[in-house]
Amino acid sequence: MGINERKERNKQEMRKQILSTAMKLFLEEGFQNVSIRRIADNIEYSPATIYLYFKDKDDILFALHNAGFEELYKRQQEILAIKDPKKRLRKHGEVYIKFALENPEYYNLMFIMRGPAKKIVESEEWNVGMRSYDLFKRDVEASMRAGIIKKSDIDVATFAMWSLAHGVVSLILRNRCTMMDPKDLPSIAQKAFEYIMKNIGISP
Amino acid sequence: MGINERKERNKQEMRKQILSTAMKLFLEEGFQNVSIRRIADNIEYSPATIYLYFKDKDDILFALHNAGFEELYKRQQEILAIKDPKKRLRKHGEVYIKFALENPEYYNLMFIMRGPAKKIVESEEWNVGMRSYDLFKRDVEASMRAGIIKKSDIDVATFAMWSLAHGVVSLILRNRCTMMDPKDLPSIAQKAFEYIMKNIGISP
Amino acid sequence: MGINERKERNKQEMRKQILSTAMKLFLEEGFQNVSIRRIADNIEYSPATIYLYFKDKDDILFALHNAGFEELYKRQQEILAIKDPKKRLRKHGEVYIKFALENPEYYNLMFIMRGPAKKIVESEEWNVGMRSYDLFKRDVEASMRAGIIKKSDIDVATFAMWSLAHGVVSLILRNRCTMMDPKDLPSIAQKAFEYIMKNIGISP
Amino acid sequence: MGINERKERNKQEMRKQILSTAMKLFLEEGFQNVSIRRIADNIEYSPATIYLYFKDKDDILFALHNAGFEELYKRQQEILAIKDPKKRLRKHGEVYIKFALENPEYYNLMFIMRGPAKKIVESEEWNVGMRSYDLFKRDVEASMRAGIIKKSDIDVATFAMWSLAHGVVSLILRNRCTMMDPKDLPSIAQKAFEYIMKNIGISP
DNA sequence: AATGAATGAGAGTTCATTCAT
DNA sequence: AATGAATGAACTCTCATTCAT
Repeated sequence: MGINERKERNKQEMRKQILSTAMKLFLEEGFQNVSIRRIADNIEYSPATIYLYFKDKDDILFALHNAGFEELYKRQQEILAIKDPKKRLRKHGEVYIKFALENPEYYNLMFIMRGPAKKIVESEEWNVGMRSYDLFKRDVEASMRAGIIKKSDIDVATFAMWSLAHGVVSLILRNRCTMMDPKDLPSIAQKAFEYIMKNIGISP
Repeated sequence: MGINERKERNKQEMRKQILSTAMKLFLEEGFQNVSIRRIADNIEYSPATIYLYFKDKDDILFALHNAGFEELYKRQQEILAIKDPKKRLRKHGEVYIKFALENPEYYNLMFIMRGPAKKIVESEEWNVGMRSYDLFKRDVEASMRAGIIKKSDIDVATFAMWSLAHGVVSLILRNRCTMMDPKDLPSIAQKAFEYIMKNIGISP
Repeated sequence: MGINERKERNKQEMRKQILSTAMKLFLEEGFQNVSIRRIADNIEYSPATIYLYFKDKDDILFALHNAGFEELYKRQQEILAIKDPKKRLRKHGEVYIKFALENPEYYNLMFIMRGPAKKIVESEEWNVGMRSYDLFKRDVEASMRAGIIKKSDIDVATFAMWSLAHGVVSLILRNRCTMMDPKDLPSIAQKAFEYIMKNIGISP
Repeated sequence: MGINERKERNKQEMRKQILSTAMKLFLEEGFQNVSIRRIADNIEYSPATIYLYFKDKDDILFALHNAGFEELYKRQQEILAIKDPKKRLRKHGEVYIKFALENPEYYNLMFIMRGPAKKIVESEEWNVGMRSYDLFKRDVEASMRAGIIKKSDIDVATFAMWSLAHGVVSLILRNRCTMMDPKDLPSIAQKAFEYIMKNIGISP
């Protein structure tokens, strides 16, 4: 038993090492330029070894995708401590935007990249994303019930606010904001979100 | 003269054929899987022939990119006929969202894809995108001056509304709305945009 | 007749233009990097046009090869004015080396490059090279008869001196003299030739 | 240990096989017509396999280049046994010429071909060529000090004799001696070298 | 006389993946 | 558990050349 446990632990550690290396390379060299070989070189194992821990390249992406959602969910936990519904909603946006700008490649995998969709829908693990979505949706609902934001279709309202946050960060991450000074972008992102929130009555 | 014209017309048709084939393949197989060879096979010419009409692969992307912005700008023209500032702003959103959902691969090239950045930023032709942005920004400014939306930094406000629309469509295009029924998506997209607009005072 | 003459003259001029452009490109970009297309672009004609004046690429090389030998032969003419057999021999070397260093691409074609051999041996036009060789050989023979250099097989002696000159320039042209300062090379070339000539009794 | 040794040996053998195949093809088809693919076809491996043993095409050329210099240096060793300076100098020529005529493609790579320059000059390994040059130069110097050949600039004298030998063999290798009977060429080469050596006082 | 259009052949290189050891 | 060796399939791009017009 002890032996098997140690083996399992080693296995998990190797998986983590592969994943973090892959992530590092994604960040450094852009997603398209990272090959299995490069990951292998980086951890000083052979490419074949990678396949002992992951079925194929997609499997790696999928795992990273999940790790990204874990991290986002973890960050969302601090929202739970906030009581005021207004503040809660605004904190959702702040956490989301911060997460995206600080983890651009996770964000890419989770919300921008084409590929994972298929694999994810097939598996039951999209749940991992749903947790975060539901958390937010429940707070939208609460705000509505409390009369803070106008009554309306909850899904529509939730989706609208998510879209706002996603739009802000994905335009930035994909360099479509050349009309603004790059160094101002994080601050502009938050301001743009705030601007809408304030205008729909979620004032600070 | 007639001969030259015909030749020129043929040349333009061939370019169009290449571009539309490229587009079709983008749609069917995703951007990364479209190679010069595949385009050539599809139009039943040799790969070398492609190079008679386009300098290289980037050149094809660049042409598609521009064609996309032409189309968007054309669609924006009908907004000019509207006098009421509120309606104008809402029409901006409607046109943008409709364009995106009806031309997902153009939209991908224009606002989601990584990379075109280099070629585009180098050339002065990013203007082609700026025309559309400026058109929108001017209307935001007008609404603000008219007291329809609260005074605030114009760039922030413009960016915020653009982000909203972009967020809505890009989440849909990238299949991140599995919590909703696919066939409702176009309507939900418009509703989500409307929801925010209404709440910030741009009522229908 | 006048018309045909003019046509013929035009044809010859076009050939010359093609050849000189080819040569210019050889010098600028190195032999291997010059394509028919590049030559055509440079004279602002289409690639197909080149083929109206030259059978194929080898034909161009062959013509340049001959032009090179014309130029060398022309330069050799000034040797004929010299009476003193010693001076004559030394002048041969001087003319040859100067020609090579001033026309590296001609020299390449004439004496270093692999290709032309076949085409040249087949045609009777290697004579064009033989004229120059014979001119030199006759002077070697004369020197031998005059007792200036030791009696010996004339072909061997001629070949030996030709080899010396060829060796000097071809090592320089092909950058194998990195142990010397590049700017000294022309002077070293002449000195090396002189050194041998002096030592075999052809003193200045 | 035994296993690793065997693997290492296999690896070296594969490298050798690739190199000798490349060399064979150079000889048969000329340098420009040898592609990675052709080499691969010839050894009945896939093109990709070549890249397991050599970084790129230049790397193959570079290895052959070095192998050539190794072989030349090895052959020069037998000169060291000779005491008489005159004989030594003449032996230098004999060894050099024999090496060239017996290994025309090595010689091509080492002393005629364009291009290797970049890779070679960059690396410190051009030394491999300098060893041979210095060996010869020291013997020229010795002869001069011994009064066997006239005092003069050592570099010039060394370069002159090297040029002579290089000229002799490169004219032959590049087929510029059509005025002579091909089967006499090796003997003529040695005679031409001898002819000069004798005349400058290095009599047999 | 000139060419636009086209192409087959081929270049060097990289990739994800497999499998015997 | 780890890997060295191997590969098929693909990639973008360039070339000399042909031929109907």
